[in-house]
Amino acid sequence: MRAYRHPASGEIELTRVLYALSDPVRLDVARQLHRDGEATCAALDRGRPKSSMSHHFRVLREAGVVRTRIEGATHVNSLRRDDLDALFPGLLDVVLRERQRV
Amino acid sequence: MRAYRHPASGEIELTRVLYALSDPVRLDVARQLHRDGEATCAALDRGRPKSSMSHHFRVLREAGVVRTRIEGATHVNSLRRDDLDALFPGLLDVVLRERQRV
DNA sequence: ACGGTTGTTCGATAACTACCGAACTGGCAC
DNA sequence: GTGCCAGTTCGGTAGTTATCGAACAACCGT
Repeated sequence: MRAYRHPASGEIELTRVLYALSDPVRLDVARQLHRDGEATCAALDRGRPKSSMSHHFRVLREAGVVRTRIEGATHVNSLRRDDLDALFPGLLDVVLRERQRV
Repeated sequence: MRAYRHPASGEIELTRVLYALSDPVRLDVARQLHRDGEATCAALDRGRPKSSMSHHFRVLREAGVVRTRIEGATHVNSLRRDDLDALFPGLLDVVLRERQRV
């Protein structure tokens, strides 16, 4: 598979980011990426079907929350920390805090 | 009309807040409330139909973003700044900043 | 080339959401 | 009470989204 299209930093829209993070599954993915740095799709599925997770990763990716790098047969995801912190300083800090009700 | 049911501070869920703010119309409402302190529904409609605005206010209210106080025939809305700042410190600060793309 | 693994795409369904006109409710002033 | 005003609720429609199985594509090791 060829590399994904990711939105450039200047194309990232706040409402899309908020929407992407407003789903418990996707918020959980973001938090795990925050904890673990990066992870493959399979490492984050929590038993959910692959097709469902693929959908959620697409939403996160197209919103600009996550970057997916292809490494052989696996897709390695990471948070776009730098871009998001620059655009929306403090947003990830509060959203990714564990221990708070989702 | 009788007073609305608002979620208690402890019932406010992050994902619902994010969802409520992920709509450009509702985000705009929140920003105007931030600027103006409080406002009636009619003052925030920007020409949209009343029934549409009523829907958006309901989403904001049930997510815990807005509190609606009934004052005679008008409904006065205000941001739940204190509750949201306590629960999700920094969230409103970044989301309500004008000048950034929605 | 084959088999196993990783993840995407397709297709279908169910649930939800936005939108708006029309009818309605409650408050206020006269 | 009559009329007006502020908002809500209802009903319907159109568009979106979540979900998941099944089929598919790409990569890797043997």
